[in-house]
Amino acid sequence: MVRNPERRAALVDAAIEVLARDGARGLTFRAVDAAAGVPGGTASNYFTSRDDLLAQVTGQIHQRIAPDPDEVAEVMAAPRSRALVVDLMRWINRRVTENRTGYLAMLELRLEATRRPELQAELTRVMRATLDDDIGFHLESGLPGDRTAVLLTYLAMTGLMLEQLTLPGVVPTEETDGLIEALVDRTIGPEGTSE
Amino acid sequence: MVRNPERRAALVDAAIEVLARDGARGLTFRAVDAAAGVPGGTASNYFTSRDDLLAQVTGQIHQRIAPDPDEVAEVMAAPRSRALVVDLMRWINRRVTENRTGYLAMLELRLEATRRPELQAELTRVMRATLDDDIGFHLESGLPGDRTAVLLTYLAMTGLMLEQLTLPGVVPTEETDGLIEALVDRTIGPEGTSE
DNA sequence: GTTGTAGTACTCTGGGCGTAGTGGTTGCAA
DNA sequence: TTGCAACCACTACGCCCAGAGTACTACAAC
Repeated sequence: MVRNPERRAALVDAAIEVLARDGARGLTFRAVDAAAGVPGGTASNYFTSRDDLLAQVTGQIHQRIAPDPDEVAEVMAAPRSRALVVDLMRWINRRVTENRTGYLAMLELRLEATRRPELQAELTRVMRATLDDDIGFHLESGLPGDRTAVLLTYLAMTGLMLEQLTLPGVVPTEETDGLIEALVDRTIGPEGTSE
Repeated sequence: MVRNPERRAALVDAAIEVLARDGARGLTFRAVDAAAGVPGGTASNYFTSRDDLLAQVTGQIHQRIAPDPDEVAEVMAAPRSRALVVDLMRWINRRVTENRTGYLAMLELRLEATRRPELQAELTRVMRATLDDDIGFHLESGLPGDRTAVLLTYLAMTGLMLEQLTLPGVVPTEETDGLIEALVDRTIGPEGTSE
């Protein structure tokens, strides 16, 4: 078992690429080798099995999806208002299209998790933690909207993400901005009257 | 090219099964043969290619997912109120767990559509039609809530579906009923004041 | 000089695919 | 009723290729 951290990370990154481009069907050691631009057989030396590879992908992908703290700070440098929440959601939505690969790979992982209990357990752990963080962040940073509002927004944004990634023609892009605004407006409800 | 309608339908059904169980990775002619309980090589005689198979799956799957008109009528035999919308959404949600296979296969198809333009076009057509129907049905049947409300509800239900199918531990089942109620309540907003 | 990793090239294996060939069934016509 | 034709189910076979693993060489670091 060879261990060169950068190379291993590069391979995992390549695996994410392959996952997004060719799906779970295309994810083979050879494909990872090719995508990483390393000689055939290399992935065999770094991962004991496909499961092992998937596990390592799981560990790395949320770093790839996770927002840049600086960017968050930039967006959050504004008074706490509904408009800010709208900005946040639009920003998240933009990140999905800009980091299409990462989010698509995540979807593939979700589907794969359906058949691999350990993967499901690990992914659930990661996603729960992320969601809890999001809720905590929202409530503690003084943004309008209660826990339920955050959850509903999360679900709707998840749905929107799925639509945009897989069948962008169903909910037209022109509508998304308006939908996000309406989403925030309605889920936060009348009591969230900051600003 | 053999054509025996029932057998062909059985094969497509088996393909849906395989798609849900083993994912796109596991969807091969041989696996379909096995799942349908027919001799190896049969699927080869019924479908010219994997693409062809996927196309026929697309055509059949929405029939499998489509609600039974009788059931709809049963649920709709109540005064037009928010509570009825909540019932409807809960009913839809229940159908997802009861017809897990169909919805999971649908998700796999969505992912596959990412790499197959014709499949994407066809799926988009189907989903758009379904969504338009849903919107039309909602507005014409006198249920409270405008077009935006329906769209937002659709998105959130899609997100909820994805969560429940792939990572049921992230949004706990105990919360879903409450979330659905809150979803309807908030998306419909104050103007939807029937009952 | 020793150790560990990159790179090359090879073989092996299995899965999947298509199809040829066979036998059975149905429908039709004489 | 018998003979014929068309069609389809089923078995079995051979081909092919992608993927995996690994032995071997080359090299760099220490």
